Amino acid sequence: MHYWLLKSEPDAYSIDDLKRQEVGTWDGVRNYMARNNLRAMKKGDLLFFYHSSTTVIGIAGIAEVEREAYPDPSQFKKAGKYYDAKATKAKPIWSAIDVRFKKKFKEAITLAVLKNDPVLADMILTQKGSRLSVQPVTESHFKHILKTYKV
DNA sequence: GCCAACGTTGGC
DNA sequence: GCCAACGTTGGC
Repeated sequence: MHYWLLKSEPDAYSIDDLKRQEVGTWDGVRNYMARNNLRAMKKGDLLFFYHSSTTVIGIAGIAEVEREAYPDPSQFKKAGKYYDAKATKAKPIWSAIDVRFKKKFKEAITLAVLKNDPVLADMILTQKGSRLSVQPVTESHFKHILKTYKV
C-alpha cells in the first residue's frame, strides 16, 4: 500500500465534485514527474485530495485509487486544453487514473498548519517552491496527518 | 495581481 | 549539451 497527494484547483475539480461522482477521472497531468507517480499507483492506494490556488488551501479529504494508469483520453481531444499533438493512440504520452471518493474532511487541513508541523518538515508539499501536482506521501506522514488533525 | 520557483523549449 | 527565454504553478 502506498500513499499519495494529488493537487487540484477546486474551481476546476473539487472534492465535492468527486463526492458527487463517486468515481472520477484524474486527467490533465502534463508533467513527467507527476505522470510517473500516477503510473506507480496501485488499486487501493490512498491519496490526499489537495485544494490549491483557492481561499482555503490544504488537504480536503481522502480518495483511493480505483483504476490504475491508462492513456489519458484528454491528450487526443483536439479541441480540449489538454490536447497534445505529439501523442498518438499507438504511442500515448500522458496517463490518467480513476479515483474513488472516500472521505471529505469537515475542514481542510491547511498548508499553513502542515508547514508548522515539525514532523512534516521533509514532506514534499511543505518544501519551498514545491509544485509537484502528484506526489508520494510516506506512510508515517500520512498516518501522522490523519492522527494529528483528525476531522 | 505579483512574483519566486520550477519545467520546457529552442537557438547555438 | 548549455543556457536564456519563456510559460506555468501556486502561495501570498
